[in-house]
Amino acid sequence: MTLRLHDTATRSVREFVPREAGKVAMYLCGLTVQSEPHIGHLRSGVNYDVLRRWLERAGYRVTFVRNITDIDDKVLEKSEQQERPFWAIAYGNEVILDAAYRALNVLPPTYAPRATGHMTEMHELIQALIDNGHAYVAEDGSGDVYFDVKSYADYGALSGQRVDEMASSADSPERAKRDPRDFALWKGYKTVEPVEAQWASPWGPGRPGWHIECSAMCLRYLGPEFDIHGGGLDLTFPHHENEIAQSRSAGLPFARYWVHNGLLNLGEAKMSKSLGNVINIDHVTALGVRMVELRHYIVSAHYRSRIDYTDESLRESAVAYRRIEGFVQRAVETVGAIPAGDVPAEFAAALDDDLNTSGATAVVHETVRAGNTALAKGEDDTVRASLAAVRAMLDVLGIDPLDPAWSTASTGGSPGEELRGIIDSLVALALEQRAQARTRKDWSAADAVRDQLNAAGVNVEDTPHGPRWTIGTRD
RNA sequence: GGUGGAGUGGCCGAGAGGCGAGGCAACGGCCUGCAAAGCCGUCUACACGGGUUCAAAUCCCGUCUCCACCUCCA
Repeated sequence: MTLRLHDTATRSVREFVPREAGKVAMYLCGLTVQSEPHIGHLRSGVNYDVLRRWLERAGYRVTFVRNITDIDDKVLEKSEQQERPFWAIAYGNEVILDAAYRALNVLPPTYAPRATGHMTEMHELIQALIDNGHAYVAEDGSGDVYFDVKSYADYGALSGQRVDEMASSADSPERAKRDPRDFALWKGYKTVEPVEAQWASPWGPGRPGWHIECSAMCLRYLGPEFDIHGGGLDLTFPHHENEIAQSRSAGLPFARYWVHNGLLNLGEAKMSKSLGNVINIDHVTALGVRMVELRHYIVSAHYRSRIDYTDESLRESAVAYRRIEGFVQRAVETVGAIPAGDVPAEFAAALDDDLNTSGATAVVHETVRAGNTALAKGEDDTVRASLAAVRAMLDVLGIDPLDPAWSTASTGGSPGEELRGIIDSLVALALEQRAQARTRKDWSAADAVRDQLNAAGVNVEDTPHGPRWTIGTRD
C-alpha cells in the first residue's frame, strides 16, 4: 500500500505520487518570528515532522524546507515597542523556536531559509509578474507593487472563495490598489518605519509583501514544481491562495499537494498570538508534563482534526505515554535495547491512510499489551519482537523513549549519567535493607524503606526478577 | 452574507454501510506479604428528527449547536 494524502486543492484524499521517483520535495510555512511559539505552532512542526519521517522510512530522499518569516508588520511593530532592531527581535524568537523544535524532537529541516535573505529572488519574481501583466507598480508614487488578482482566473480555487463574493477588506484599502483584493508584492518604504527595514529594489526602497517570500524560496530550493506544500489551516486563505496566484502567473507549476494541519484551540477559540490565549512550553513544563509527552499528545490526534486543548487532556495523554514507556523500559531490562525493526502492517496501513497517527497509536498499544504479556510469561523472543516493533513505530512518531534526543538536559527528565550512578548505589543500599527485612517477614520495616524512597521520588516495584525502581512522581 | 469543517461512551480520541479502534477514569478478578506494574473482564457510544437499505455512527433530506477562513494568523 502506498501513502494517500489529503489535498486541500481537490478536497480529497489521493494517492501520493512524487514528481520524481524516490524523491520528495516539501515546503512548510514556518513561523513569523514576532514572538515565541505556542503549542499550536509546535503542533504544526510535529505533524510535518511525522510526515517527513514516514516518507523517509518509505525510502524517499526528502528535501524539506521550512521557512522563517523575519520581516513583516508585526515584527516591525515589536521592534518599535521594544526599541530594538527588527532583526534582533526576529532572530531572538527564531532561537527560541529552534530550541522548542529540538526539545520536541522535530528533526531539523534540510534548510530553513529566511525571507530577508532572498531579496534578489523576490525581485526577479516580482519583475516577471510585472513584465507579463500580472502585477503593477502603484501610480501614487508609494513604491508599492501589487498583484492583480483579476488577472489570474483561478484565484480562489484553493480556498473555495469566489472573488466577487469575498467580503471587502476591513482595513482601509490602499488608494493605490486597482482592486481592494489585490495584495502587495512589494511595500514601498514609509518614513515612519524603522530605517533598517528597507531594501533597494527596481521600484525604490521598501520591503517584501508577506506572500512573495514563500514563492521565491520554493523556487530557489525546490524548483518550479515540487511535491508537498504544508501549513496551518488558517494559511489556506489568503497566504497559500496568493502563493499559487503568484507562482502560477509567473509560469511555475508550483506545489502538487496542499496539506493543511488542523488548529489547536484553547477554550472556544483557536490559540493565537493576536487573541492572547496562548499555551507555551513553559506552561506545559509547569504542569509536570515532559516534552516527549507533549509530542505524544499532539501525535495521538489526527493532524487534520482540531485539538481542543485542556490541561487535563494533556495530563491524561501523558499517562498513556508512560504505559508505553514503561513497557520499553521493562523490556530493555529483560532483553536489552533491541534496535527498531519493521513496523507492523496495520501501523503502516494507518499512516498510509492520510497519516492516521491516532489509528497508528492504537497499534502501538496493542503491541505493548502483547509485549507485556510476553514479559509476564518470560517469553523473551516475543518480548524482543514486540520491543523492536514498538521502537520502530515510536521512531516514526518521534517518541521513542530510548531516542537520545530525549536525554539531553534541556528536555528535562532523567538526571545526568553521573548523578544516576550515585543514586543507583544509594537506592541499591536501601533496597538491600528492604530485602533483608522482607526475608525475615518484617513487613513494616520493608514498607518503611519503600515509603521513604517514594517520598524522595523513587518508586519501587517488585518483579519476578527482583525489585526495580524508577524516578517518578511522589505519591 | 460566502467558503470549508466538526458534534462518537464518564473523559480523550480513531473509524465512515455489516465483523465492539485505542487510551484514560471507574468497577470486578488474577498476580503480590501488602503495594505498584502487568494481564483478564465489565461499562456495547456515535447531536436531533425523518428517509434509503436485509443492515446506518457511516448514505440521503431537514434541524440544532460549535469551529475555522473571507487580506495579522501554524
